Amino acid sequence: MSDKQEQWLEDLIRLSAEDKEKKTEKQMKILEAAVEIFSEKGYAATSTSEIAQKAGVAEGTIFRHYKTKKDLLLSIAGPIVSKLLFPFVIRDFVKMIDLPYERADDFFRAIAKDRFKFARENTKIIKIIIHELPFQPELMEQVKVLSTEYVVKRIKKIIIHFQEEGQIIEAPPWRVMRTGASVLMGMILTHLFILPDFPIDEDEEIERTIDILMYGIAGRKE
Amino acid sequence: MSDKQEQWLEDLIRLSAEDKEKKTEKQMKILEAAVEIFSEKGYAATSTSEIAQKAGVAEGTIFRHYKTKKDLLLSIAGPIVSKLLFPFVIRDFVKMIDLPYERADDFFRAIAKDRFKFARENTKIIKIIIHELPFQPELMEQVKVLSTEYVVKRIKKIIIHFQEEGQIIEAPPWRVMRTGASVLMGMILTHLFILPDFPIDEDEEIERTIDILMYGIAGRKE
Amino acid sequence: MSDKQEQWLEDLIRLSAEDKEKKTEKQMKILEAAVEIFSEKGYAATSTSEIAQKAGVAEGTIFRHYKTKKDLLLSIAGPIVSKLLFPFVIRDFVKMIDLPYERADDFFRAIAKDRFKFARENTKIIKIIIHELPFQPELMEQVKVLSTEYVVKRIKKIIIHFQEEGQIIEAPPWRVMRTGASVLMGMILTHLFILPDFPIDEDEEIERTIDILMYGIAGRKE
Amino acid sequence: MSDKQEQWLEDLIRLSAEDKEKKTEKQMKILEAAVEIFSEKGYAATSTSEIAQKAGVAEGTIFRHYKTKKDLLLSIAGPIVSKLLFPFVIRDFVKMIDLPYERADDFFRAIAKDRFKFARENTKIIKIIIHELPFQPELMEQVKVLSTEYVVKRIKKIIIHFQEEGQIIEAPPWRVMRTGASVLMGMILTHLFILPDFPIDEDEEIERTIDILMYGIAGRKE
DNA sequence: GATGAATGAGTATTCATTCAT
DNA sequence: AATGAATGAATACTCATTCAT
Repeated sequence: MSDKQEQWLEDLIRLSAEDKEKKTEKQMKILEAAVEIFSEKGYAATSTSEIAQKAGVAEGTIFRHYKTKKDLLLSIAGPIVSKLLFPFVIRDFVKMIDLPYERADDFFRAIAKDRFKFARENTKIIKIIIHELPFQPELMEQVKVLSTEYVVKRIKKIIIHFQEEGQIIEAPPWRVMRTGASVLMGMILTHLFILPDFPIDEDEEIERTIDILMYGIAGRKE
Repeated sequence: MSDKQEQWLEDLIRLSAEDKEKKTEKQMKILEAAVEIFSEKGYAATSTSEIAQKAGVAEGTIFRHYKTKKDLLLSIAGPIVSKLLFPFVIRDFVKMIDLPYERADDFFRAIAKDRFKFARENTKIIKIIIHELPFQPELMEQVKVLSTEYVVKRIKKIIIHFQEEGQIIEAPPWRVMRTGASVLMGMILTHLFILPDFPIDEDEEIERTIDILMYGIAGRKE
Repeated sequence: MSDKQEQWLEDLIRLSAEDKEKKTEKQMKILEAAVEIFSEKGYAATSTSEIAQKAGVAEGTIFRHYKTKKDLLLSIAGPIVSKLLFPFVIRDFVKMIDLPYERADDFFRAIAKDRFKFARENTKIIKIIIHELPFQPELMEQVKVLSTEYVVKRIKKIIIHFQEEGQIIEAPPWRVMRTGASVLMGMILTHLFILPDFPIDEDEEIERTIDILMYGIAGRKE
Repeated sequence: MSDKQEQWLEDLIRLSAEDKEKKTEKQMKILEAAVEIFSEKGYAATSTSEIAQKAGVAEGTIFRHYKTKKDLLLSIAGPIVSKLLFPFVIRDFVKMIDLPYERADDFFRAIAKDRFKFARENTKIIKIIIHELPFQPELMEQVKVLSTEYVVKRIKKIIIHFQEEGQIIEAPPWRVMRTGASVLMGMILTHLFILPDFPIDEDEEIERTIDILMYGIAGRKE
């Protein structure tokens, strides 16, 4: 790991720690109200006065804590974007990289479980991020940098590792990665956002989905 | 096919035909400008005066053709939503249902090609739809009705058909469908929206992706 | 009667004759629609497009016949203002002046009957006039000129005539006139506009009201 | 007086007291400007930007204090409508009811003086009310309720009282009331709105008009 | 004469943001 | 830190009027 990347990681860990501290009660109420309304109506269609009302504070109070409305959005979406892109909780991440799973399906299973849990705990903010990403260059940049410099590179290494071991087919790693991401995200988004009332056994669902990811819908020819 | 469904289909065909006629030059310019700006900044963040300016018409002219700003949005998104949910062009759809492909991968390949083409020709409007869907109940309803009453039912039948033939594993059809949709949509969205500059051979890409969908990233054990 | 006043009279007679002729079917429909909506919502709150819609004509058609919206108002209110201020129908007016009634109460009774009838036949337009008068200088001017130059002068003469005969008390004629007008207008406006559903025998009501006008609410001391 | 009516009265007294307090300087300026322009051009023909300009505030400031333009109108007209319908200032009203005047003309004289004074002090707002009444259902309702439930009932009692004493003729009380109201309002409106420049001695004018009301234009037959 | 598409100035109202208290 | 009155630019939408067909 280079020094620069190391710094990146340190910053993120610190940021995510700060995240929970140093917030007055009013500030918390503002954030909660904003998350609620942003996710319901979209950022642009939400007015600051509406947030103030729901948070039970004066209109001016919002701007004491966040210079602009966009500032408020970024201070909600920013930290989650960072956390979203780390498979496994940050502090445990290094371990995962250094001690890769022996079998490829274990790796994908671990990611699936962790990210499903994370998404379930942050549905509203994730909805906000999905919808605002293309219109907020700062967020977009953050996602691009984190993804390419960090996530993609590492996962690519892991995929290549499993390809060398013969556990994964010889295809361009990015196609394997894209397909894996599609299948897992498709599962998570479907059950959290599109059909939240469709009843599933989450562990069972992950198991079966990983199965299909590994061996396809045509199944193993034995 | 019941009479009621027949009517549905007829209406859609007529609607999609009208779509291109009966539009004055100014109206076309308004639509083009609206698509452009909506897709760039989002619906709520776009002002009607901006659309008027880009279209080269007076602001009042917009409201002569579309009663409200939302009306303008729906008259852009509505028709595309309808077309989006039909695998294959409407007029050919019946044929496809009545003469199913002999092999499952042919079926998925055909859908992938057709929808990739359609998405490539309507990138901007599709972007608009993705972002406005959760905030526009009318659109949402349209999608729900078309999906469940029409698309899902038919594809489920086809999947069951292939399962009976032993071409697809014995899993709940919805999971097969969800995974298929995830893989194909993941491919299309990635190459059109997320990495539009990443160079690929589209046909080759479809071929390889269908392969993974059928046999998984672990590959066929022969 | 001076030449100038004579001309005035002639003009008015001609105007009121034209009133009913030379109007196409569409023009009539426009006028009817305008009267209807002006009286319901007020002139300023009525839009020309609303009138066009109710009249069943194109928006442009209104402006072919009436240069501006105000023109339309004046061509409705103007003629009625003229007729409103003539006790008795114009053509019979001269007779009434030349052959005054023998008794004062006959004079007031005749006016009351005639104006009640006129008001009953033109309620909507009268409502329009009442409400627009202070905001339309042209109308106001018309009323002022007609009233002072024509109506007031003549009625004053008649009142003085009855005072000389001892039928009316020795008070300034304008106070007699004002009180007479108040009592009669109060009766007419009350039963046509304020309490239109209050049932009365119109002739009986006029009779009793003239009685009070002549002898007061304390009544005749015999 | 029933408890319910008592409450009514209390509310009105409180309302009319609040009326003058709790208003910032800007709010007062807005109200003054609105009264001025509404009375000059009519409610519908007045723009909020015009009011803001005349009041020397930003347009947004109007809407901080009054949710809509109609709100502004009602908060001007509402309180005056209430006060308008009370003969004599509210606090003295009870006295008047409990200690009726010995002579009928004293009663009408007292009302005439009090209402003339009130009208002279509120000419502009009264003009606004007269013109907006038929187009503002809320105001209309207020007038109807106050008039019928309160004013009319009480005055009717007083008239019947004087009829029993033989001071007023045996006619339906409503006709006596209507005529009295017509004569007094005719006097007030004429001298305040129609001929404001016509010079009169107000007390003398009231005296002579009450005379005519009591004994008619034919005068007392002694 | 009649139409209705087009206009652009104007409308009431909302908004993010500031600032004196 | 917190308030909320004040702002003025911006917003979606309306309107009376024009003009080519």
